[in-house]
Amino acid sequence: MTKPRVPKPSSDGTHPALGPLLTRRFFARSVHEVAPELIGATLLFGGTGGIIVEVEAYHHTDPAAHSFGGQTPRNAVMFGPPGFAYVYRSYGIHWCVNVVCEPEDSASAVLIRALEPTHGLAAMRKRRGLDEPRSLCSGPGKLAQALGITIAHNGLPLDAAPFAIHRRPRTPEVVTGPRIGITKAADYPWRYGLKGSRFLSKPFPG
DNA sequence: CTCTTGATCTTCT
DNA sequence: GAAGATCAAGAGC
Repeated sequence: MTKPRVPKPSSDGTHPALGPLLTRRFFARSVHEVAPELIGATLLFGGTGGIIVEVEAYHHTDPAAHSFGGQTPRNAVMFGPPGFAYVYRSYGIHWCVNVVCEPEDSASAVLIRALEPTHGLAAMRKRRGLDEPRSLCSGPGKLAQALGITIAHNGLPLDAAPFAIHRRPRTPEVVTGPRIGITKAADYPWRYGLKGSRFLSKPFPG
């Protein structure tokens, strides 16, 4: 039993070397390939962020996907090319961030659901009004607030500032389960998580 | 610990 | 008018 490695700042305040930037080609594949490969990658936004520990895949043929019923002003970015951010308002209150995948017009995306905070902790604590690292990014609405992502960033490319997603340095153990908070197609096991992580929005069943 | 509820935007009926 | 890819606070056990 090895615990997931937790990068800590070095004495000079820097972090362990990040993998190369993920570019459009990485995202131009099935959400069911991209989603598990995002676990362990590092998402940064303007100097804040952390290791992706939980995501969910939403394919356009999936009744739970925002794009299932066709294009609307809200979901238009999903119908564009891969490698861009789709940000939407959740329950009238929160912002949630997706990465658009697959060929253009496929309208499929991966929802980023939780991060293990590693970068810009002070800024994220201030935005969240909390100190506890476990509560900073353990949910899609929480992480958007912590990183300062809003509808103003909808449609931005993921491989250019302020966004950056770095390839994971190693292949971690990934667990799967049913998605959270949906009623349609609730039995599809399209939630992916970092095994043993303490930074998930909820534990995985089993 | 679990359960319930309010907040309040976008879309669909 | 209702539901939804959510969260935090409060009540109860």
